[in-house]
Amino acid sequence: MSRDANKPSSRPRGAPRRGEAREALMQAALELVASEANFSAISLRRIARQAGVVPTAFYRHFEDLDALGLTLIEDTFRSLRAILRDAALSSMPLKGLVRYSVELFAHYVRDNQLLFQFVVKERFAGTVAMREAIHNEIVLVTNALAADLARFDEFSHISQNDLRVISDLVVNTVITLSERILDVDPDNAEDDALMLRAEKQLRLIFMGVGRWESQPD
Amino acid sequence: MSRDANKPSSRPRGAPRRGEAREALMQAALELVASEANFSAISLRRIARQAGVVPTAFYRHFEDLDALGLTLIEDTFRSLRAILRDAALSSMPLKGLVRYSVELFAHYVRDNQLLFQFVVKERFAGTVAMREAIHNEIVLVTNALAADLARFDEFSHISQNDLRVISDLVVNTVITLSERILDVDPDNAEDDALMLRAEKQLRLIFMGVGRWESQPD
DNA sequence: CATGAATGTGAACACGTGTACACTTTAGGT
DNA sequence: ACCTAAAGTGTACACGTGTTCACATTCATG
Repeated sequence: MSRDANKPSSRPRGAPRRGEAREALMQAALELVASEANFSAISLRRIARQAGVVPTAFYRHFEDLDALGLTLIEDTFRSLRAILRDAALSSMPLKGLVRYSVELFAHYVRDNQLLFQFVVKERFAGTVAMREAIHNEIVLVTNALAADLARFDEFSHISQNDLRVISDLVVNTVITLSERILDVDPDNAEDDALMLRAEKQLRLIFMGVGRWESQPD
Repeated sequence: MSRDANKPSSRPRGAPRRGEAREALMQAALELVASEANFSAISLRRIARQAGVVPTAFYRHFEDLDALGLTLIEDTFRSLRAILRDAALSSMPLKGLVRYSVELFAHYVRDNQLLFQFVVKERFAGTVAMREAIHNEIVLVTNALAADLARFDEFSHISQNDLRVISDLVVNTVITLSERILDVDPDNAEDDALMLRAEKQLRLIFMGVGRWESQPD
């Protein structure tokens, strides 16, 4: 949520509460995408209507629909990166890390349901620009994870390359978890089972790491 | 490809070459989805135009767009199940199985690029009906894999439940591989790297299995 | 051959769409 | 208090849309 101005100093000139309608448009897009198939299935006019704004007002805030979508994606990952940074996973023992991480992440996905639903849908079905944006962000997360893992003794025998391969597998597993959490009825207790499954899968992966032997690069 | 009549005996009455335009429509839809964002972004009229058919003719073959989509999904998985059945993975030693399976699958995805691209895009961005159809098919594949794995000695100490958890992880990894193969330039040699990565990830998982201890159910 | 169902066709409809344009209102910096 | 750029509004246009209907064609089967 907390939509602060991107760069408080860059406010061009007049710029009153440069937001208001902009926020409304973004929120409207999220709501519509959540209740329809995906972003390309909803029109500029419908978004404006849902936001309680006249269609032409849209152009005051976004170049076109694509720009809106890209903004939503940016927002999602900006906020996600903040969470992951603050979590400071690397200061924990590997032991409880898995359970903790899964719970943290699941919680976060739930709290930002609409944003994540949007990203999940557009990851493959979006415009080229949107797909690329999402892909790049995921790569960043994967790299960060690899760097974090490198700090653990349990990974000291793993090559740089293999660290990335492992991180990739972990990230994919977590992505799958969030896709599933979003598919489930929100007030359904069923996601405990989903979390347990993901937890098991991650533990399994880390068990494999113990026996893994990296070829020297 | 090989589109044989669903049930040769159920041909209603007259029914000349009941296909022709139907095939053209399906192919047209695949081509358009491959070159655009996704299925909901293309119109009935555009599909008809691409198929060289008048718009109204569409209704002679499909109730609506959703029906077309569901047919494409069915086709994809019917054909995929056939491949997996014929592969008879369970008659191989676990040793070379991973490399063989990955290569087989990658090949198959390449050969049916358009169909898989369609499924990947609609898995999360499609209609409820389409999403459910795809999900159910994936569950079937996962179950089949679990049953296959159960036959190996290496998995004799794994509980029924954990077998499904492991199969799920494997299937997700393979799905991710195919998503990536489709995103890559077709005549690019880069997918060798993708296959190698997936192979490593699968081997890692199987290493974990060796140390895994199932709780009794 | 004749029949009738499956298939193909073209005109027409009411409607939603993106966007351009000229205009009014708002509100912060001077 | 003024000025000015940002934000908001209503009208208008050309166009693509899904679907209907009545009619023409095809062709396996009786």
